[in-house]
Amino acid sequence: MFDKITPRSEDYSKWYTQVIRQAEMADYAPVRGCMVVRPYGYALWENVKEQLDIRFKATGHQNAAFPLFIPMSFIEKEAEHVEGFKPELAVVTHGGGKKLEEPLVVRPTSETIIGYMYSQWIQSYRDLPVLINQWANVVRWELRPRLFLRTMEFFWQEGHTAHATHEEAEEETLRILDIYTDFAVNEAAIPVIPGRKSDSEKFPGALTSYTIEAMMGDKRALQAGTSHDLGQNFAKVFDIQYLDSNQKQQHCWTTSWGVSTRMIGAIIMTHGDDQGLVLPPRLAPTQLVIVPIIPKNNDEAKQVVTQTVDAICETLGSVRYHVDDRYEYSPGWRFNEWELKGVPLRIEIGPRDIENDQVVFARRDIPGKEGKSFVPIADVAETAMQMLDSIQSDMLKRATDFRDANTFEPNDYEGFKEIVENGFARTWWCGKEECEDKVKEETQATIRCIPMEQPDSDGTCIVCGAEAEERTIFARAY
RNA sequence: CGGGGUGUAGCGCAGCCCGGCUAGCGCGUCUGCUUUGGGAGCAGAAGGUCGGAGGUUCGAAUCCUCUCACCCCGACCA
Repeated sequence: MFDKITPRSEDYSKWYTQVIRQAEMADYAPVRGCMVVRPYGYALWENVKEQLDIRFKATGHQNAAFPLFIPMSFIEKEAEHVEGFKPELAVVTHGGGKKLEEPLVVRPTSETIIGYMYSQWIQSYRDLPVLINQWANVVRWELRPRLFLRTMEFFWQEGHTAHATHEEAEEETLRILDIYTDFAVNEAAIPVIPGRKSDSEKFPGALTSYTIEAMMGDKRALQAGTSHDLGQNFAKVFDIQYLDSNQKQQHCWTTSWGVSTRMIGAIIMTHGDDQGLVLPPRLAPTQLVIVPIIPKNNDEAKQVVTQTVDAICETLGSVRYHVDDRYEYSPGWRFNEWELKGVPLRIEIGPRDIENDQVVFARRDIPGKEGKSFVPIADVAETAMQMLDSIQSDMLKRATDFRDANTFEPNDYEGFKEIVENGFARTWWCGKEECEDKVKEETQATIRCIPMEQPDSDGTCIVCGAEAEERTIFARAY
């Protein structure tokens, strides 16, 4: 079970899978392409959910639940939407032993069925905006699944809103992009680049798609969340209309946005090292693990250790801690186990420490002796809280430095090709799809996003040399 | 769907090319004793329709035919 983990440099995707399975985050299900999220992985997901949910509620959104099944005809209403999703639909053709009149699609996303309901609910400008989110599972028949990053069934939240004007819908789309960015940076310690998708990469049926893009430990890009301005596309095909204050019928402007369990994959690949997971303290299911070390056949020493541990626990307040008193496992074994699981902070406490009225702190983000320090027993709680804070901010800094150190601005197309082999290329693009296609064909890299933050100057397209107004991020992506 | 690969104990594998006694090994599990400051040691034990079906043969994990499943690489994708 505790085989050595393959180093990242040797085989990154092997490392990724091994870490997930050995840390008991998830396991393969007996159905191809599906995974089982195990309690430890789910606990992390619950913390992700909680932090996002707080932000949604704070901006006026409410949760609701829509059906898992969607009539096939709904999916077919919006032309681009069908084209985008048709190849990956799971379709129910039989129910109760009989062939269905109309096949039901297991939702791949819920714009259509929610749009249909909105058309029933919305009559007047006074009904707007409608701001609803759902936490749900969806199914997409993926050809090449990968734990957390791309599974046939995955868990996510999907927000769906309807507004009176395009301006309001755009505002909403960007507000959510800000929420996603704030969550990724401040909770997950993942430095993301918020930006706009190119037309070829946008959501099927959207006017404009926005994204947060992150760099993983192998320097490939991962789309960690998306927010779409759907314009009136879905409102028109589902008749989502309202009467405005001038007594004129108007189509609504809708948005949709989502973050999925892929975020877990992003956390793993942003922070993990060759010992296993490294979880950001703010999201870690267990923030602090205490490993008591006791000599055998010495009840007195054992009692002193356990009493001291108990006393320390009383002072820990809101810290999410766990005492690992599985004495049948050696201390070294337990250290390794918690490192594999990415617990941010570990306290080791044995008779030798108690003699000196101290404990050993070990930071997960700084492996080996470097990350160890002695702390007086009286200061444990305060030090633990400070250290969790600094681990959180150091993790963000380390990930930001890594990304910046692997982001380059090419001088010419040859240089560009080299860069996207192994990092992000930040460069100018004229906006023509043929340049985008050429890059994809020759390098497998795609436009990850056109960052919201743009320099004042203009430039020339890295591919064709034409004048370009927007600087974009190109990279190979998951 | 194209290319490659794997199914043998809970997990990871060897054995197959070249058929032959009771199908092995490592990890894990169970029991006992000794151990506990970086993945403990010794001794003992349990655990198998060799993915499935059919065939060849005195004899099949091994050869043949069919079949199922999964994994990896590509096209699609949050």
